[in-house]
Amino acid sequence: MSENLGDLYQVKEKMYVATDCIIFGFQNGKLKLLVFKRKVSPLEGEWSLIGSFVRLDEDLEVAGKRVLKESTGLENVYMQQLRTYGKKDRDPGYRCISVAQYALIRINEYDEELVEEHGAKWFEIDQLPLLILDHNQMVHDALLQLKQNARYRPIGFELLPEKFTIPQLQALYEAIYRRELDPRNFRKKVLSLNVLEKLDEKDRSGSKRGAFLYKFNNDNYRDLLESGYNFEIA
Amino acid sequence: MSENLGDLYQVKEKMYVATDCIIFGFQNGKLKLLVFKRKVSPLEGEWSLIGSFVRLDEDLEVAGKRVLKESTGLENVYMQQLRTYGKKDRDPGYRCISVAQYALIRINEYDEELVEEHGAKWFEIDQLPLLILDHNQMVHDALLQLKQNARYRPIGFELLPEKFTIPQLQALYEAIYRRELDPRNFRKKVLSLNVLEKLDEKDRSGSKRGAFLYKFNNDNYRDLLESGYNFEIA
DNA sequence: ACTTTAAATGTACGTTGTACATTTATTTTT
DNA sequence: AAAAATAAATGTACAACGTACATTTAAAGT
Repeated sequence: MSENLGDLYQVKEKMYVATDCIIFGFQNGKLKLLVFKRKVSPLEGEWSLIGSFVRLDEDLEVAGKRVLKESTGLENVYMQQLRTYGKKDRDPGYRCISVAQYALIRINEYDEELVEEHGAKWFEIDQLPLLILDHNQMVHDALLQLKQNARYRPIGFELLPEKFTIPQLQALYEAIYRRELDPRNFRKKVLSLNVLEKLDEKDRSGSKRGAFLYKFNNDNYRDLLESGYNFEIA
Repeated sequence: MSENLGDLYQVKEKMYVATDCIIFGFQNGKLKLLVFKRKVSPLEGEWSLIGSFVRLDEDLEVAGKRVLKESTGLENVYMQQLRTYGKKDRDPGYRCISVAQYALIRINEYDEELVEEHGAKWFEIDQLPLLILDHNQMVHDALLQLKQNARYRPIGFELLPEKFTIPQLQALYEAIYRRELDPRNFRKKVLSLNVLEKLDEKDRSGSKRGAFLYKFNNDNYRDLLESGYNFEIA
């Protein structure tokens, strides 16, 4: 009964529908969030997630991708709906619900100029400022879902560059789970999944010896799923 | 930037916001869904989830509970947001997004008369009729989430009567996971969690010998969580 | 007394998680 | 040229857990 046509006796009122983006990145072993300084009144100068109203002729997901592109310049980014925030008084102005969507981006790929234009800043996840409205709640919920999803789906890889080392991957998981992992067990576990492809290059930024680079092999991942075995890290 | 006040240059258009309820129940070893026959045109007579527009002065969750109460008579029911469906053309009438929420109810508790008034019917999960709009998709997604959630949270218990037998609990999990479980291993596993309280009564509906009734002990469940151990079934 | 039904119980084995210390490759310093 | 410093890479033993599997038991019906 959700469709509106002909529901003559139902209370039928329109409201504003917004979407807000929780943009995660990973850099220097830290999980980060892209936050924006509001340029318009009210709450001008306050920190906020980036968002927009959803247009009448626009799919919800399309609206999320549009917001992301406008603010970071990025397309083809991993994005997923989190949930919808719909307390009647969540926005002190008109009634407005917001569909929160979170994105995982490779920080090195993003358009720095564009981001600066928007008054944006990367904050470490545990040094976030106070955000407007229920945006801190959204981030909190997104972190929880990221934790749950990263365990059984290879979404962590969306946050790393295409080529990455195993210690980098471990640092990412440590940042997501907020606990230390044993390097020997971690390596054994991820390699046992057979979804990493070892390259002949090394990354020397982390140590004198250097660590071998790997890339995620999507075909092998599909094989893993089809074989019935679980992808499960940490 | 989701709030509308003062966003002078943003496109700002209102739309309809509905909520649809995916109502699960469990009876005779089968997982079931409560489906409604539409009483109004268009699509009159078609099967549909039950839903409503969200009112301007109404929280999203409140709208879901209202719909549930109006259609089943039940209050204090487990209910959880699934996700929001927002394709621009999902509803052939006006632009309308729908926040899907799913509920788990004890079939024996619900108000049968009220349900009949609404032209409602319980369908077994794998004998669902064609539903209007994207409602079959919603059910599909809800089933997936139910599977995932039931594994780590004791939401399965919301579908059983307060007192239940271990074979009943096993049948529920078998229905959710759509596979058979070994009775010995299942019993061992659930009892090891220490969240079931054995009663002195038996249920004789299932066999001549009868099976002992248990109830879920919420305090023990909290202890389990705090002790850091995982609730994990099947 | 015998049959029928589903409930209840235990064990052995394989797999996986976990704890833990040393060696290696390379650069930088002396 | 040698030594020091750094993080990467590797293996093993034990505990915990999942899994496969067959028999006995309580009660009702004949």
